Amino acid sequence: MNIYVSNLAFNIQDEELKNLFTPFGTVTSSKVINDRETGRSRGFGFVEMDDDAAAKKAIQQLDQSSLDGRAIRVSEAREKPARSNNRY
DNA sequence: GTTGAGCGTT
Repeated sequence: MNIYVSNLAFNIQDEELKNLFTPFGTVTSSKVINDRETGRSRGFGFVEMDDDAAAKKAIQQLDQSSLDGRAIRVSEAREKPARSNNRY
């Protein structure tokens, strides 16, 4: 499941998200979106977990939780248009 | 040494 994490501190990195979601389940991939031009952090990122149940549980546990002094917002990420193994 | 609504560079 793809998880959208926002309201992050500017010093948070992708490894921070991985360390935050790892105890809840297996983190397949974690990435914090930084500014592509300036390279500075944008304050939000995405976390992908193998177990969707653990992901939902992690969302409920980590949403509005205090991280680096700021309450982060965790929710399910939107689905990007993918034409892989999906059937209409 | 800066800032603060949002859904990503593959």
